[in-house]
Amino acid sequence: MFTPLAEIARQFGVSGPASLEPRYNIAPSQSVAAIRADAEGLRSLDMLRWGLVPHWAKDVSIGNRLINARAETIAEKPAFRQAFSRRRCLVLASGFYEWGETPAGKAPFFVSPRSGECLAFAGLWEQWRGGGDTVLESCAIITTTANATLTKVHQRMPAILTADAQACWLADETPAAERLQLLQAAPEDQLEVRQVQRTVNNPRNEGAGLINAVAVKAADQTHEV
DNA sequence: CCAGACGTTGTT
DNA sequence: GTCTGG
DNA sequence: CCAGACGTTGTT
DNA sequence: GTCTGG
Repeated sequence: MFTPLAEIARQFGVSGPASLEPRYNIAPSQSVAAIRADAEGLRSLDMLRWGLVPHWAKDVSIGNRLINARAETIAEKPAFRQAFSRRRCLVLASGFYEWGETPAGKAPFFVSPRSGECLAFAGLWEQWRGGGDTVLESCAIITTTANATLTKVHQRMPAILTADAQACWLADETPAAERLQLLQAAPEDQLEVRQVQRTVNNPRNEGAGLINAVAVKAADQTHEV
């Protein structure tokens, strides 16, 4: 069994939870690995619920809808703009699934970096206080226009950040206009796309054995964006 | 003023 | 058909 | 996104 | 909490 933490620690310069289970089929409302930076710029790795629950929410159900945020409107949308200015994060995944048309009908594809490194999606996070001492931390993944490699399959894709862009995205002092500039599609040659079994994306299927076409070696991956 | 949304994707 | 949950 | 439910009364 | 629509 894989222990991706050492690799993540090396790639992103963080320490984190004692263990990180490999995941193959993460759905909204489930935990994803994310990196945040404090006021001094010190990074930490935490598990956040995928699906943003704003601080004013009456219950968590709104998070089922706020799973993605469009880069084009993130600075204005009431549900996202505060997080955009103050609570940015990186959502980590070894790849992501996307559904596209094939001659045989709709099928899922697995998108991952050729380098085999972990991807960092641009994300936003929020803290929500429920009844009593309940504190829920959640996140949304930012989407942007698909690059040439992916557009055959899907019109949109998560905003993937290079190492330089990651630091810039997390830094408090980066101006808003510059932050928006970072949310571009990944360069063409860095991602590979492979068709995989339809068992992917059924929330009931999580085990690696169910997805023979996908050999995941790093941490978490999201399904769909 | 109060009520209700606060979001994206994809499809027609 | 449409909404909710994962 | 896809999968799966789509409902109430009453009881624990 | 804050904005939009009625």
